Amino acid sequence: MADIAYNFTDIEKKWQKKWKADGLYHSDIDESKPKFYALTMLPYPSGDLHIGHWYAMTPSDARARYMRMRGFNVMFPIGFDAFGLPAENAAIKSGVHPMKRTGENIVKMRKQLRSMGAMFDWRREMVSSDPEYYKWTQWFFVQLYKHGLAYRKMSPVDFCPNCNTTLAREQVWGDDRHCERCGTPVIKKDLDQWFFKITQYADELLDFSTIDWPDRVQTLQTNWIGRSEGASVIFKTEAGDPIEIFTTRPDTLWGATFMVLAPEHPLVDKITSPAQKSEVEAYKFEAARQSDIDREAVDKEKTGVWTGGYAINPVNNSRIPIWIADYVLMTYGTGAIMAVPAHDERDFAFARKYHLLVMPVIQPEGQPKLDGATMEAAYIGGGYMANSGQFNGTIINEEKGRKNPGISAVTQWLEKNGIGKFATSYHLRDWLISRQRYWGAPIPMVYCKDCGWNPVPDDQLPVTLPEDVEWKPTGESPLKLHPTWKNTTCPSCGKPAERETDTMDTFMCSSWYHLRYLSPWCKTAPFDEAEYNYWMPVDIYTGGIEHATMHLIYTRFFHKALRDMGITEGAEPMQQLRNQGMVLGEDNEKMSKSRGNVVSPDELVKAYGADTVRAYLMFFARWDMGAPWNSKGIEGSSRWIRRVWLLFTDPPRPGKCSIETKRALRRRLHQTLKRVTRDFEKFEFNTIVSSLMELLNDMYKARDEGVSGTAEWAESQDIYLRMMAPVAPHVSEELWARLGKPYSIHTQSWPVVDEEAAREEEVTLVVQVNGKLRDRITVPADVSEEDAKAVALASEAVKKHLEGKTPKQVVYVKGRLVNIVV
RNA sequence: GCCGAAGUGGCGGAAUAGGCAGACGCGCACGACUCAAAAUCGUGUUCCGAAAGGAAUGUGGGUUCGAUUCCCACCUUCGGCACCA
Repeated sequence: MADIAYNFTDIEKKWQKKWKADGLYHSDIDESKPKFYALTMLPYPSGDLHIGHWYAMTPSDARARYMRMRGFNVMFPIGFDAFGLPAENAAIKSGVHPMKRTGENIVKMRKQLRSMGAMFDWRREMVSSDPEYYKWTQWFFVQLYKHGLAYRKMSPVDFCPNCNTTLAREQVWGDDRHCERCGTPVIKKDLDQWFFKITQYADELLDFSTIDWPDRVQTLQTNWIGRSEGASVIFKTEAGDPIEIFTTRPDTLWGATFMVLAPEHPLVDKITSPAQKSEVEAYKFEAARQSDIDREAVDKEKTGVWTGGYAINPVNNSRIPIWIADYVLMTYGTGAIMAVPAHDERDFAFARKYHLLVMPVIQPEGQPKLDGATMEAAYIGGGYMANSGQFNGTIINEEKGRKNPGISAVTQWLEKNGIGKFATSYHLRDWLISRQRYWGAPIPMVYCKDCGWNPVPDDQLPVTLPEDVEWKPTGESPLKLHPTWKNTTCPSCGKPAERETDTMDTFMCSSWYHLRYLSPWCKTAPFDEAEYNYWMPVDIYTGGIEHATMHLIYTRFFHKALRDMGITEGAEPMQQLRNQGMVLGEDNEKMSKSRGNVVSPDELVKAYGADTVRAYLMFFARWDMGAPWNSKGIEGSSRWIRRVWLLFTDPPRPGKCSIETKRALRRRLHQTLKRVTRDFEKFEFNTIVSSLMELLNDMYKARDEGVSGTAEWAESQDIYLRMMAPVAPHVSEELWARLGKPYSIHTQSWPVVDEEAAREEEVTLVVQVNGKLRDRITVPADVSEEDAKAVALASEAVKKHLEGKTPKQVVYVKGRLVNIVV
């Protein structure tokens, strides 16, 4: 009887070994088939595959398998995002070299990934910390530099005092502005750093019209980019120095009664009068001392000081005082604003506090005339312009930007008179990529006292990491403390020079890994052109939504930049994106070691087998939503697979069975096939498994009615296993083989729906009286409207509820219901 | 404050295109098998009601013959952004 038992451990090992030996999941260029590039976000080699990885990857794998069966030449690669802080922090703690630790973790995780039985093509694996990989990461940096898209700038940057490195704006999260990785609140530091000009692509990044990405991600990215339309206007100081401001409300220019500059604004010192100097200096000092958290707290009372200087409002030549205040940020717009207290809440609060003039210039229709002296709040709605010279009476509606005709008219006038022009402004900042850490790709730049910064020539790439470094959490890159590594010669003049000792943000590495999968063996270029032309773009990208404003925006930028440098084609790297939700612990909290609620996939595989774990992860929640883990629920998936096993290994039990039984089986079979196919298309994995469970229940009943051994039974088994194969690849392969069918089930085609078989011959009509269910009647599927209504009206239950009244109206929905209205 | 998503049994979740609410699974209850337990199989399981019947998809309105589904207002939870000029 050993043969009959479902021994998942042996079965899974056996087939994994055979698939590997046969190269069943190798994908190569094949012009005879349509290609399909399925990509799942690559893991960081933490050393343990998390249930979250399984949750993300197994449905992605099932979908890739489904597409393969649909006739596509599918590539589903995997690799490791191997650079990053955890390995280096561990080195500081334990002294184990990140290279060693990462290598060991990858070996362990490869094994864990293989236990999933996924169709990864391991020949295409890439590891971002491999010099063969980061050589090209560095090469891309050089290309960006040569094309003016990488630049170095001294600027106040976010610095995590725990991770001892700078962070990109995207990596600073939450109200308290903490480090995305370790949760420590960040501080500001003035540092000379490398940036990528992602802002140059802001407008293009807002265009999602050619890609099928979830609305959620589009919204997050759109908000993150934060585009606003308005005008840039030049004010002048009394001394004649221009001060450029950005405003979304040029229609309120006539109400600008003072200006406010950020304390760091370069003109502050020049404008400040001798009498105000000490006060201004004190304020600047205080602002610099404050953390961003304090400074950017919304509810904080506005403070500021007068510089003693004046500017001229260019639209009406009025003389307005110039203040400095920390509610104006040097990092947005131009670091200077015109203040229109009558129509801006912040300016209003500031004006009232410091007794500055409030001048209403937008009058709401049909309301008493606004009076600047008595207004209790800024008026921010629409109306008509007032106190605005020739524009008086111009209608200003609530719409923003150039779509507002009143604002547009003012902007055109500004342009004609050389006062200002149409302008856009963005929240998006350039991408800061310098990291003061060791475990990353060194930035391939050399500084020479005579020649300045020069990129490392291509033939000297990669700039490899030295292995003999000391682990000290100093806030400086260990590369800087290395005695010799930084010494080199200038690529331009040949004299002694120094290397850049910062490394790159790891998001740079992950911005192009999908290109390395095309040909990780390629020595002469980042990717092989023929492979690129065949496989790109990525057809489906799956992964977590937490990367919406980080990786997913960087990789789009990267692709567009590469396109403009002539390296890639097309505007977008990934055609379709789908995000999974998160698996929480059983306590409904985020899984973490400290909470002790982590679910180990290894143990589950040991206890239930990979197929059951896969099935359960696809079944237990809506994939895009995620849900708390339920350790008991997996029993249901386990039972399902065991019941499939029992039924499919059960010898035929010949018996009498009616034609109707056979027909009913085929009907259910093909109806299920229709649903499963539709759900695979829509990434609705939970209903795929439940449909298969339902069909299995029906097959059990049909077996008891004597169907086993018939042609209809054989067809059902055949199609059942093919539908099940993407979900549970091992057990379906085993049962397929036991039925004597040709290896491998995974190279079979997806079954075709027999519409005729799926068609219902009889339907149950719902009979309602006044919209309430009163009866159900079974009629032939092709019943006529008159017949259906007649049968419904003849129903005893209906008669009872009609209580002798005559129907006012009888609604008939074909094949569904009759509703009698009285 | 702004933007977005989600609210359905004890639980996870189903419900083509506005048409049988609660599929499938977990859990629970009872039964069969067993000396017993596990496993397995069977029956039941939204609430109220003895039943007939009634109520019910966050709340309140609306559209409709008919609303979990569409519209309006609100509440709650989660995620993102936030002195952005």
